[in-house]
Amino acid sequence: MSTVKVDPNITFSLDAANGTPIYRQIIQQIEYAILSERLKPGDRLPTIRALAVELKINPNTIAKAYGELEIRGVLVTQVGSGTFISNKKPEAPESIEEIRNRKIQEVLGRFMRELEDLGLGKDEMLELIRKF
Amino acid sequence: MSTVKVDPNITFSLDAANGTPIYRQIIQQIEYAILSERLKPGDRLPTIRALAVELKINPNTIAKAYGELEIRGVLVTQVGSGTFISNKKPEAPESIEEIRNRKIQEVLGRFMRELEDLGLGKDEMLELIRKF
Amino acid sequence: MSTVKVDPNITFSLDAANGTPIYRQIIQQIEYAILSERLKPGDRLPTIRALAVELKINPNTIAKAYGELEIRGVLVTQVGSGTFISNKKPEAPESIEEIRNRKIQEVLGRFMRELEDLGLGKDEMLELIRKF
Amino acid sequence: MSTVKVDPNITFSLDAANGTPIYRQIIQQIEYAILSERLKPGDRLPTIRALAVELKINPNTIAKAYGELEIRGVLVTQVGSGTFISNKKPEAPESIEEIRNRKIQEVLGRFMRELEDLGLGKDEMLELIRKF
DNA sequence: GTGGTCTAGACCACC
DNA sequence: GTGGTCTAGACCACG
Repeated sequence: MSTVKVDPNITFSLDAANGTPIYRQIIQQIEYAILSERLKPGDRLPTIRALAVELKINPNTIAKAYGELEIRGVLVTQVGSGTFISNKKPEAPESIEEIRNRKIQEVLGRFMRELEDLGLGKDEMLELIRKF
Repeated sequence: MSTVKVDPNITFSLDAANGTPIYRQIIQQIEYAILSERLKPGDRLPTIRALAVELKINPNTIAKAYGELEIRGVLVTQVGSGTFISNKKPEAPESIEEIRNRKIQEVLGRFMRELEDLGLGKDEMLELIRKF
Repeated sequence: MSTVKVDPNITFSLDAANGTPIYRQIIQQIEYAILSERLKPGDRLPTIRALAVELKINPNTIAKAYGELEIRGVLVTQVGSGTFISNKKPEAPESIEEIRNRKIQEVLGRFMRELEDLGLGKDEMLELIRKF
Repeated sequence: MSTVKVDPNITFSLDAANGTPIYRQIIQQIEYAILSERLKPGDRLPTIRALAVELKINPNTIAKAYGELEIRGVLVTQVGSGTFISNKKPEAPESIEEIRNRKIQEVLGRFMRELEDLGLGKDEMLELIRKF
């Protein structure tokens, strides 16, 4: 696992041996940074090549992540100057806050199910987080 | 019995009518090549497909051999570039309890990173779990 | 320019020296086949590898086209069995017929502007098409 | 899309979100104006700066378009007085008329293939143009 | 120096 | 066999 602070506004933590494809981890972390408003419309993302060097991965992997977010309308790219957070309105009329809460519930549900599968009760979970 | 020199450093001699499964023969021959230092940490092994063609056997058989050696930490594979001799020190066998604790830490770490990415602090996490 | 009939329902005409990226030409031709109902929800597309051989291009180029259409919800893929036209409802409540008409107007507008730029009047355009 | 009449003899219609680079759109529209004889050898083009202001784009973009046309011998610039349509003979012994006809065939071919892909027959195409 | 396109070829996961 | 992920490295287009 490597954690790299690329920018005041976004830190990438990648884990190649995680099962989740690297490009999906990048997509998720950009999306979460937008949902928590650390990244705002118009903000510039790190360049593909700079990020590839920082994260020690192939530039094409980052291009794939940026590319998917561009198709989804989350990012816009201007060749020659960089990649930016889009200010496009989403088609679904769900607010950032609503999406964020939905994501939090998803993460929480997955977490509790996995720890229950490993035989932990709620008290032990609370204890673990307190000590983390 | 067929003997095939695949590489300057390793020669495979397989005998299908031997009783010993082919994938075991491959494993043994790689291990012995390492013990005798004909293969050293960082050396690249032949690709699964190339070796399958050379040895005239099914690629899955080689994949099984490589896979087992990877589980044991003898080999590491880097998707996209090949399979290499690991430089990892052999580990002491891990107890069930140790494995469980490691899994718990993994789940916990991923959970906390994701919620942090979504802008939550530790107190909010504890509160969420309490209310769950 | 190469034209390849891949399937009873779709024919690809690619022109590498066209300026338009190959993967975009593929995307457009799949979209148009759907809009004109030669391809319907559930239909299976050619496999990436087979199409790559037919069109004499790299499989990754086709994967990129299919991938973008999958992100947009136009295609769905089932690893191990192939890539299919999605039956997902679009978010925008525009019918296939409406989209098709819009595309026709776009193509028509571009065409007439270019031929006007080349100094043709409407009568000459009609004559050209008649003779084509 | 913006359409700007810059001069009695040439009107630019640029569309930034078109895929075609802006400098190519400019080149094409100048070439087509020459092929249709709205611009003739010796005619003066708008200055780079004036055109940049009119079209609200970066002067470098226009410089690139003019520059490429100059390399091809279509334009000549006289420092201090402006940029003009060249009277140089084209190297290929193709007449203006031949080039124009070739371009018309290209545009026509692309148009008809796209509308066929959208499921239109020749009669429908003729009808569409008539009504345009 | 920015991103975009394309090729070639590796292993992986699934049926 | 299917598609998916990743690497490596080519050349191009744009500012």
